[in-house]
Amino acid sequence: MTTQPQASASNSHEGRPTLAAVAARAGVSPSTASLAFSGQGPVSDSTRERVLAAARELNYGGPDPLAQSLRRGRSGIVGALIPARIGVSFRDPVLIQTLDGLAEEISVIGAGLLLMPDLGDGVVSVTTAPVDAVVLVGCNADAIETLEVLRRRNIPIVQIEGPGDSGVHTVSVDNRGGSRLLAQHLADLGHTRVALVTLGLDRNRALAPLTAEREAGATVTTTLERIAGVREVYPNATGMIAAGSRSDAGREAGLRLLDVAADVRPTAILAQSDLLAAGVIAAAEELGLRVPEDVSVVGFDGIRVDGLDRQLTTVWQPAQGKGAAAGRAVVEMLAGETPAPVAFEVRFQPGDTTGPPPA
Amino acid sequence: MTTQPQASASNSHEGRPTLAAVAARAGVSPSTASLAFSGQGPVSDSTRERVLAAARELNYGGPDPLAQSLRRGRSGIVGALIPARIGVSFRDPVLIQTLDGLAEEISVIGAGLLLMPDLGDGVVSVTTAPVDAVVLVGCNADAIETLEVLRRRNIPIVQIEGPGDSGVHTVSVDNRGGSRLLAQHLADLGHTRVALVTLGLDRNRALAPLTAEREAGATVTTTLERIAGVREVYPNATGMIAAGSRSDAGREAGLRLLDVAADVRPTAILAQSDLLAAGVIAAAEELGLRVPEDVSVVGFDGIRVDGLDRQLTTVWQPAQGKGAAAGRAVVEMLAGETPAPVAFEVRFQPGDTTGPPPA
DNA sequence: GCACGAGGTCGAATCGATTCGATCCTCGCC
DNA sequence: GGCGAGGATCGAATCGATTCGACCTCGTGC
Repeated sequence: MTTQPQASASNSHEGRPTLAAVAARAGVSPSTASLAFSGQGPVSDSTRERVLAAARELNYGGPDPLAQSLRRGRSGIVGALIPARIGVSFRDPVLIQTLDGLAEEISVIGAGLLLMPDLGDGVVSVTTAPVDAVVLVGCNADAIETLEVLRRRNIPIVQIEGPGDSGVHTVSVDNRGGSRLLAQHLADLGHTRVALVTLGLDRNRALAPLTAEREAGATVTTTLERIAGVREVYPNATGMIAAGSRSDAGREAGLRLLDVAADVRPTAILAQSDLLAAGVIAAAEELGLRVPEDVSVVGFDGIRVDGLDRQLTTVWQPAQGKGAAAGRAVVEMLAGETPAPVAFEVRFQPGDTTGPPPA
Repeated sequence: MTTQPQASASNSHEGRPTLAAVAARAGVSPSTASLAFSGQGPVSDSTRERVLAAARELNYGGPDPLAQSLRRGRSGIVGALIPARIGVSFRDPVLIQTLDGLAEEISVIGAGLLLMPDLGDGVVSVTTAPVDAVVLVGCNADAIETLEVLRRRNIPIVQIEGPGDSGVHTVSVDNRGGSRLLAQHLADLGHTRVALVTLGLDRNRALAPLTAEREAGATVTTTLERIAGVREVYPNATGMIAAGSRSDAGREAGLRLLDVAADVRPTAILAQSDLLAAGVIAAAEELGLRVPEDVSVVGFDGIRVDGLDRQLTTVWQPAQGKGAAAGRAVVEMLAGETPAPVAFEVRFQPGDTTGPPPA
């Protein structure tokens, strides 16, 4: 018959006083106590005072959020489905800015952001997490299927950058148009031999040549749209799939594309992100090639690349704006409204990393 | 008397079937239906089948997480208090790795991570968020006071890097020892004129000289500890407070320290993070100074700095390990145990950015 | 002096599940 | 044929708050 101290702690809410206990001590009904705390109904000052005093005496920390959630039917939490584990996903500055905008916007209804990494194995957390809505941030198309549970639960879903035909409210940017602008810019300069350095096509993250076969199995629409934009100008353009979104990955891909004989070397490289472009520039310099005299490089995103002292030719996209738009959509949907789909434009941003092809 | 369609949607759980409804349709009691879903009790196959069929017919999406949370007294959510808004906090790779380790470790009990940016104005969300525990990730000391509510609620709190005397379970690294190692390394090389580039001392983020006055008002213990480690070797060391944690900030600070006459210029700079160090190196190169021939530079963290092709002399700290340790502590505390405090060692990592002072 | 109104308080239902103890039924064994 | 054991099912309490309608009381106006 030993006492079991850990039993008392196993439920963290062990000896915690309830609102009812506070009410009893203050000599009022639970309903009145609730009113006194929330400030919703008419409560005399003296009563409120008595209730608050009782709460203090009992060391009551305020109404239990769990109980409130159940009653209200809202948890005040929005889930953010991100494409990979935190350490990987958050290497992408665009993703971070998007989440920043999202968090900002849902904070107006007091909601917080729950990170849900989409690890391939049938998203367990989605099924059991108390979320009021879910936002897919840069997620693969296959993620949407796993969200059927949420659909059944009638939980609002918003996707940022994804297939437009999924029946899910979508916030998008003109990836295709932006890429076309960049490709056209290079075409106008006279480039004919261009190569791509793309972001991932699917969950598989490895440096690999961009083949028709791999494209066919792609699930990341952003990557595909940006490829399509380039192909409007350079129908046969191909290149390398980078192993990630960091500049290291861009550097590796750049080395593979540029470390060849001058007569087959591309005169311009279209990297699908600014970080990748920075890596490509590093690779070029490493090989003794000057940018843009020997090779032109363009990016995508319009972020300030930390440590890059060049002015990258790129297109700017409203990363934070995308997140904010998704956040507003969530808020509207939770209010019972039906938000209009949002499609952002991009802006061509000339820099000093492009020029005419070498003679 | 117009119908109000939006009223039906205002509560997202509007027409959603309950477990009781499913049970009724299957012709069993709610308790049996619950058992059938959770798989806890002995239920005959035929009954389970009938319940699941009924659920399918009613389009029932499974038990409501909110109700489950209330009953269980657990939400399955751990709050991560981060020092600033997402877009700012997540520029720090150490923070990201720490969160990564934390998320990984709490996922073993199926918990998710709720981001709670600590915006100065009395953390509202902390009070009302349904969290089972809270982890302070690189937060200011003043944040702890705002957590009194959680203390009253008996909610486990773990801090990563913070004042050790706060009565909160702490996961720490040997910031002081690591800095001392670096300083000693420089002293051994013969340096006498060294300067610091520190991380922020408080919420205020601006480039400024490190003065005794500013140090006195500091709230970020990590910064103070690293300063203290250096002072064990160089008692009068001073320098600049960087305006952030990106290499840009390090570059600015570096320019201010190095763009002076050679006879007063420091021969070595101790940056408090690898990112800052990369910026300092960039500043040196910009000024035509060679590293390490003209000036030595050390960092802190041991991360792979994206785009830096040098081998930085630094100390490595287990960023992910810190998060993981905090995660394990949370798990233990939720199980009613009392975890032992964790203090990590750091590891000196020699590189090619340090050498003897110029003659 | 009486009736009406408004402010303050209370009771009880409700949110949607989980779980303990009790009940019932069936099968097996003596 | 009767009795005990064990597996399946059910009832009802519980988690902790919110909220609607009812009720009471006091003040005011006619």
